[in-house]
Amino acid sequence: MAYWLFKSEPDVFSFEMLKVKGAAGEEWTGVRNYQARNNMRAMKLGDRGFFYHSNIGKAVVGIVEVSKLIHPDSTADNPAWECVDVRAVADLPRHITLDEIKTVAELKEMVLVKNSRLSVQPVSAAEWKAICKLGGLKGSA
DNA sequence: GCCAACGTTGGC
DNA sequence: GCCAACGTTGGC
Repeated sequence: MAYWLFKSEPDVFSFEMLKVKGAAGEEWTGVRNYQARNNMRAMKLGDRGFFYHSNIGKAVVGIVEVSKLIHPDSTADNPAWECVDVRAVADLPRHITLDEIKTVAELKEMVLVKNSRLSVQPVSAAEWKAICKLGGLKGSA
């Protein structure tokens, strides 16, 4: 299983809003960047991801799961733009802020730190485990 | 609100 | 195909 990180401004679309959608999940619309889209193309059903709040909070706040494979983004007029669906799986009992991530040796190479502008990013298994542990989740959610 | 980093666009 | 100009993102 692969791990990912989805970034969103919480005043536009927050983890709380995704939780309201329940098991059905929601389209991850609005990605207009090829690298981010290609990451979504590589996703498999059941892959896990972190939900990161940018700008406000600047923290990993929850765990999501890919609930639908890549398909056309219903909000795009250009068919080149595609997205997956995700659903909320769990809250992080303790939110892990960008500030904290920067202080942890094994997280300093995260794409989140190296290329903060990429909105859908890969996360390594080691990074996944480290953040789950710091966030107070048993195992890897 | 500023600015650095990055991606995209368009002229050549 | 290069590169300057521009727009956007996101941390600070």
